Amino acid sequence: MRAKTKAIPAEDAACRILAAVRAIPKGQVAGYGEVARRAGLPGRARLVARLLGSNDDVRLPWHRVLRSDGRIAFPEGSEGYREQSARLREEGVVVERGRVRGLRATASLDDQLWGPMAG
DNA sequence: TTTGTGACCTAGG
DNA sequence: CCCTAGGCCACAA
Repeated sequence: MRAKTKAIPAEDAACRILAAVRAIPKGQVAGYGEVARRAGLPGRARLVARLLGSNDDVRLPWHRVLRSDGRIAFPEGSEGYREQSARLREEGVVVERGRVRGLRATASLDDQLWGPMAG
């Protein structure tokens, strides 16, 4: 067996991830890694990102998925960035400086010092 | 085959 | 806030 042990077939993984994304309630958000965990695929945030990128389902609420620190994953000013911000605001989510508040509480001492004011 | 890339993450400094 | 290090992995060169 030269192949590595792939616990979960790609097809199932994709299915679970999409389900996890669809399960995010309107007006709420989740990080890529968090979605992966909910899908039973811890550590596979990149797969989530890749799936959203290649997704073609218009009903999929991809805009509710952010980076773990609450920031939008697209480069600032890009089309995806604006699109996602707009969609989130339409659901009542507060997006400011490309980031959603309240996703991750400041953890490290360093982060507390460099909090919202210092930026 | 190896290397580089990317809508990423966590733990640290 | 800025960085580095290591993990993750499908995909294209």
